[in-house]
Amino acid sequence: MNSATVQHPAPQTEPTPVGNGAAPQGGNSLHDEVLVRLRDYIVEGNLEDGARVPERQLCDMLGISRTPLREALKVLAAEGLIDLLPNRGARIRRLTAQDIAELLDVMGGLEALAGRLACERISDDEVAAIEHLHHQMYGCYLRRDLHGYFQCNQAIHHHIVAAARNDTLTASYAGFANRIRRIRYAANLDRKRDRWSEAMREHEAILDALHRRAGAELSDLLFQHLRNKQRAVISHLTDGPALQPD
Amino acid sequence: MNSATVQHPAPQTEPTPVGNGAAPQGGNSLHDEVLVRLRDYIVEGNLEDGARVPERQLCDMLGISRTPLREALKVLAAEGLIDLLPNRGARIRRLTAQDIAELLDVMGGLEALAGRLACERISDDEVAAIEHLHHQMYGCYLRRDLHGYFQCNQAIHHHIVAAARNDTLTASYAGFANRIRRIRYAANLDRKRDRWSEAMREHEAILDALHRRAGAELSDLLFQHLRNKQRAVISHLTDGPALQPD
DNA sequence: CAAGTTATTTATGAATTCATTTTACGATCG
DNA sequence: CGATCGTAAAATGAATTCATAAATAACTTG
Repeated sequence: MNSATVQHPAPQTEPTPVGNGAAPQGGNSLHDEVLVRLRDYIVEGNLEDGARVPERQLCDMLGISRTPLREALKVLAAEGLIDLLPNRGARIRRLTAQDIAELLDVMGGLEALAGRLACERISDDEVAAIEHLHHQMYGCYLRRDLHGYFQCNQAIHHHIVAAARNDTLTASYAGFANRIRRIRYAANLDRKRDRWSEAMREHEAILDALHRRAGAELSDLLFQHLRNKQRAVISHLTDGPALQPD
Repeated sequence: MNSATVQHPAPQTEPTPVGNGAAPQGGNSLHDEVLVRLRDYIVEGNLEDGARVPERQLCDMLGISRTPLREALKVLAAEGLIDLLPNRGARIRRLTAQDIAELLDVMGGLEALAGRLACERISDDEVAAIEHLHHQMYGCYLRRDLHGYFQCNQAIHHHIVAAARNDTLTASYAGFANRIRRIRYAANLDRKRDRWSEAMREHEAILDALHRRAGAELSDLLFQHLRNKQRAVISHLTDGPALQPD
C-alpha cells in the first residue's frame, strides 16, 4: 500500500496514488480497492458503451500490475458491468433495450418485495425520513430541479429497500441499480413533463401506502411504478429523445 | 486446454485432466472452466461449512496454477459462495439462519415477479410441461420418494422462472438457488409429513392459477409458498431436526 | 493499383517468482 | 509443568515473465 516500499522496481510510469484521500472504504486489500475504483469509474459513465478497455492502460492509470486488475475485471464481468471476450479483452457492456427492460422488471420485483417487508419492519422515524425526502423531492419538482429530484428519488427507493432489513436484498438491488445507473445518467439529460408529474403522483400514493403500512398495496404500487418507468424509458430509447425524470 | 502442450514444465503433480469428459459448457477459456467446476463442487456440498480452502491444494486438484484459480475465487466470493479473508485465504461461506431467511425472501420476491410475468408470456405447451412435472411430483409424493419430489419441485420452480422470459431474472434466481442449494441438500435428509402435504396443496393452487393466467394471484401464491418454506426451514434450524420436503 | 498473404507488433492467458503476512513449532523462562 | 516469546515453515498478495492468439503493418502478386 505504501508506495515507498514497493517490492520490485516500480514501473516507469508514475503510480497514481491509490487512495483518493479517503480512508480504506469497504475493501480488504489493494485488490478490493481497485475493484471499487473501477466499478465506480464505469458506473458513473466515464467509459463509452462498448468501449474497449485495454488492461495495460488501466494498469498505468491505477499504478498496479495486471494480476490484481484482471481479478477485478473478472468480478466486474460476473456483476454484468463488462463483457470479457475470450482472447480480446474487456468491453463496457452495451445495454440493449431488452436488457434495460429486464433490469427494470427485476428491480420492480425486488422493490415490490422490499415494500412488503418494509411495512412489517419499518420504524416511524424511517417513515419520517422518507417523508422528508419526499417533500424535498417535491420542492425539486416544483422548481424543475431535475438533478435534485433524481437524487431524492433514488434515495427514497434505497431507503425503502433498506427498511426491508434484508442485506441480501439490499446488495442485490444495489447491484442492479449499478448496472442501470449509466442509463439513468443518460436519460437524465432530457425531461418529459407529463411522465414527471405522473411519477410524482405515484410517489404520493407510495408514501401514503407506506404510512398505512399497507404492504400488499405498496408492493403493487412500487412494481407498477417501475413498470411505468420501464415503459417511458423504452419508448424513449426506441422512439427518440424525450424522457422521464424518474 | 491440451495437457500435452503445456508451456512451462508441468508441475510435478499429475495434472487432473481438466475436462471431465463434457464439452466446453458455457465458459470462454480455461479460467471459466475452473470457475464452473469449483462452483459446482461447492454448491453440491462437497466442502464443510466454514472449511478452509487452501489455494495450493485446489491447484493440484485442478492441475492449474494459482493465477486462474485466484480469479475464480474472487468471482465465487462476489457470488457469495465463499468468504475471502484478508491474508488468510478462502472459507466456505457459513450460512446463518438469517442468511437463509433472507435468501428465501428474496427468492420469493423473484418468484412472485416470475409468476406475474409468466402469466403474460407463457405458452400452452409450457404450462403443459409444468403440469406434467406436477403430476410426476405428485407420484413421488404418494410413494414417498423425497429425492424425486425434490427434483420435480425444483424443476417446476425453474420452469416458471424461465417462462418469465427474462434472462436477467433467470440468472439472478439461479445464483440465489446456488447459494442455498447446500442447505436444501442438508434439509433433504429429514422429512416432516405435515409440511409435505401442505406444500403439495400449495403447488396445486399454483398450477391452477397458472392455468387461469391469474398473474397477481399466482404472484402472491408463490411468495407465500416460499414464506411457508422459510418458516419451516428456520424452525428446523433453530428447534432441531424435522423438516420440510419443499 | 487492389486484394490477398505474410511478417511484425501488440495484447491477452497463464505460470512463475518474490515479498509479506500468517501460522506452526520449539525453546526458554517463570 | 505450563505459558510465552522467537524462529522457521507455509500460505497469501502481487509483480514479473513466458507463450499464444489477435491485430496491424508491410509486402507480394495478379
